[in-house]
Amino acid sequence: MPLFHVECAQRKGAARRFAIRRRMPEPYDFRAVERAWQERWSKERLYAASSAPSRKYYLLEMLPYPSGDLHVGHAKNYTLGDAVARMMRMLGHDVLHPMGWDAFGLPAENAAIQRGIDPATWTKSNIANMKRQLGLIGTSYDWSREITTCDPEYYRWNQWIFLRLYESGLASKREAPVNWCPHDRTVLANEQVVDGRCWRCNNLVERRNLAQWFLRITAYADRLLADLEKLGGWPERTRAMQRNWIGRSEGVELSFGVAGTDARVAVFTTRADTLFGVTFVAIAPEHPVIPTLRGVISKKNAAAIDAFAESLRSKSELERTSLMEKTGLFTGTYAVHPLSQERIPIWVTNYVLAEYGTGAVMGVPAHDERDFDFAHKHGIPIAQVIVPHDAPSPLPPLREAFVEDGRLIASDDFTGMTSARARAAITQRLEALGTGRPSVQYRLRDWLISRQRYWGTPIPIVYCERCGEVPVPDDALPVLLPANVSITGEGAPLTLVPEFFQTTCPRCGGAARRETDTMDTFFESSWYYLRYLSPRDDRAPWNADEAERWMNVDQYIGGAEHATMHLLYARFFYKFFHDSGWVKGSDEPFERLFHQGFVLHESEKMSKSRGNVVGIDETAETYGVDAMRLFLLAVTPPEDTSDWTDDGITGRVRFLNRLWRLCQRESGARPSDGREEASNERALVRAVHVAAKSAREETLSRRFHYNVTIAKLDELLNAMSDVERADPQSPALAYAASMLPLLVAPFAPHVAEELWHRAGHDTSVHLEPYPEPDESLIALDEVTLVVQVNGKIRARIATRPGLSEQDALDLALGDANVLAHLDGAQPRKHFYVPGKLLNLVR
RNA sequence: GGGAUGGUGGUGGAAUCGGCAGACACAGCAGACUUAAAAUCUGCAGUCCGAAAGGACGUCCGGGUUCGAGUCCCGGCCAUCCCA
Repeated sequence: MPLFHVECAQRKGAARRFAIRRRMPEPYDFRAVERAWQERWSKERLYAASSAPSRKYYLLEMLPYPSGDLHVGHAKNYTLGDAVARMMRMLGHDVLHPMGWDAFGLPAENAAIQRGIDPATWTKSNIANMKRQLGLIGTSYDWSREITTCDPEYYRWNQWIFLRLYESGLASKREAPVNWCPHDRTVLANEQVVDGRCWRCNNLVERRNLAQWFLRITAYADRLLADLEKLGGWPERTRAMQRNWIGRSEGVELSFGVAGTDARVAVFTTRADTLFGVTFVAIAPEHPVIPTLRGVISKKNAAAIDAFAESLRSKSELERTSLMEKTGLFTGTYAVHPLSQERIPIWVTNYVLAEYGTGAVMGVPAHDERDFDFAHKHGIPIAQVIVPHDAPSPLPPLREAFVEDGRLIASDDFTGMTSARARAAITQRLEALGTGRPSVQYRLRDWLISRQRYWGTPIPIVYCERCGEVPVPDDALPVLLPANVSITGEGAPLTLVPEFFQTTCPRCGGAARRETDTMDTFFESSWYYLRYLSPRDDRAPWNADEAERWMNVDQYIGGAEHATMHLLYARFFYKFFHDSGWVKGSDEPFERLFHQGFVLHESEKMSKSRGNVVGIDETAETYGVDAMRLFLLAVTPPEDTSDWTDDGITGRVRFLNRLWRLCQRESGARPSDGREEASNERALVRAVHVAAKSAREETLSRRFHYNVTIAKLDELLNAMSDVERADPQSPALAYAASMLPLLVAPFAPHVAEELWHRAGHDTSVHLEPYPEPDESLIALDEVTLVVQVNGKIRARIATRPGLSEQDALDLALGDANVLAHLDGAQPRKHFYVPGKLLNLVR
């Protein structure tokens, strides 16, 4: 039922209430209105997506981690998504707007350790609270499609996808030095190490050699890079970050012989032109050639190398490559230059990493900064082989590495060539000799998904003494995560649960042990957008027909912090699905991407430790949800960082109160037909259409600058006040009042619905079409002609629109100030922007 | 060092195509209403000169293109993010 008689704020006394009522209509009681409509919308399932969309629009917001409480920063993201969803619905699209929970992960486990709460219980109560809060801020999700990634019915399909990756050779277990966080006691993917520290707890990451599960995302490196070009609907910033992250470099892989052995040491370089400047070869202390070197070096050298390797064993990549001083040790043996056949000393160093590239680099001190430092420190010769094109003669001694391209010197028969030409020629020569070939190297590493954690998807593999590594068959899925596991923070929890890991081999029936690692939670967020399409399907992770109907995601909204991890993994998965024939059409999942900005408070990020969190519940109680939504949309363009201020939101509270009063006025006037006589009435009708046009264009252009639209709505209210003062019975006023609920519906859905029903409508305003802007009503009937003399404004003349060039000229030359600045002369030239501007050039 | 994005009043921002810089809002000031305050309503408001009319300057700095530049080009400075 419509809320026809909302009581005003109960706190105030009855006498006061009557006094207010006599003077003006009831004040806007946002608390009662907002609560009542939220209940009714949810009962009527207003926002369920169509089962047979004709103009589909898949709008997706990144699924949140259920951390407990939403603050106004989260609300900014969801308010934007909701405004877009509501606009698109009112513009006649079949909108799919689902929501779910990225429910596995560390914080639940940490809560278990610190407070003894079961991770499942903790997660579920957080989800319940956050779902309530999403309802509180008036969002229009289709909750019938809700997914929760820690439900067996969801993670079962994680395991299913893992098995398909396994069969394709894209998932495999191997021993490798990995990033180990000593605080969280787990390994981290490369993407989760930020400046050498754990992305969650900020502790320095160590290196350990462990057998771990990897996904071979590197097999897709070239396509992930090349297809960034297809993503025109993505911010350039994000594409650039992915380009950097994938880090393609073209060069040569070549090898040096090792004197006195048959061994060869391979190196990769993008600077083959500097090959004659090589004065040492640097290898990682873990390099596989070292055992071979033992045969030709002294016992003392061998022992020194072992000690050096031992000292670096647990040092992180960051420490070795950046924090520590560059150190090294001459092995006592020599490499043989592939072209000059010279003997080049082989050094073991801390700054070359075994798992990067080939684990060895050619040292060219004259043309590489790191090599220069290293050579300088260890008395290694520096041989300059590239000079600038304008190099003086004789050459001054090098004070620092010359890293740019130039012309070759002292390089055998390549001397005199430019760097670019020499790179090609030297590569060709190496290829002919069989000691090198063109090669492309990527910075991207394989994605490490093993976690020694409880609260994640169990990896569906068992280890059988007889059969070895055996995948769990599809019909035995899901491998359930056991309940009631004691979580102490010591070691991997599942290794302490024999009921879980003791099993039988699916192949031979013999005794076997389950994998006790769980998956990185980015696994489930790499494909969840497909699960929304058929969330209860128990035969497949998603229904192919539904995928064909709804994919791709038309608009994805989420934070820029996911530019490399989530967004790269999701692209990788989708390409795999596409290659497997499970999805059709484009092999990119997200057509358009929008990063909303942060909300700061007191110029700092909101955090519990700073004590500056602005919660949703308090804000809804104090100012109301519509005011909060309007503020978040109005304060900045959505992609910018905004600052939460109590002053700022009072402007939106005022807006709602004015809106309420202006639409609730008792006036006998019938709404006009938009053809008004008085100029302030025409201006008011115009303001209605300008606002409608702005909302429509901000949505369809995908710029989403609703801050501008809301400014137009402010102007509309100002225009209403103007007319009201002149003629409270104006039909134009009644017209504007009838349009406003429709205009504000996507932004302030509650007040819009209440006003709509009070105006006598029975159905929801949110199912109505958005007002169609009429250009003829937007056109001005009086325009200002700006007259410039030599580009400086000398007059503004009010005139009719559609003025001809000659009329404009006549008008301008009748203006005293214009004539004064022309100083008696006739303009030599003039430029006319019809109806706007005339520039006279003397 | 490389890449991306940005820099406009006291503040957030507007100007979407090269054509009136500062819409709209916050904060401020003045007035109306009120015993008073709050709320509300009305008005003022880039800087400088001027009584005013009007003029000069003005979108980080310096150049350039153009009849005309916040917008395009070149160089620099600063900020944020990503990669080294």
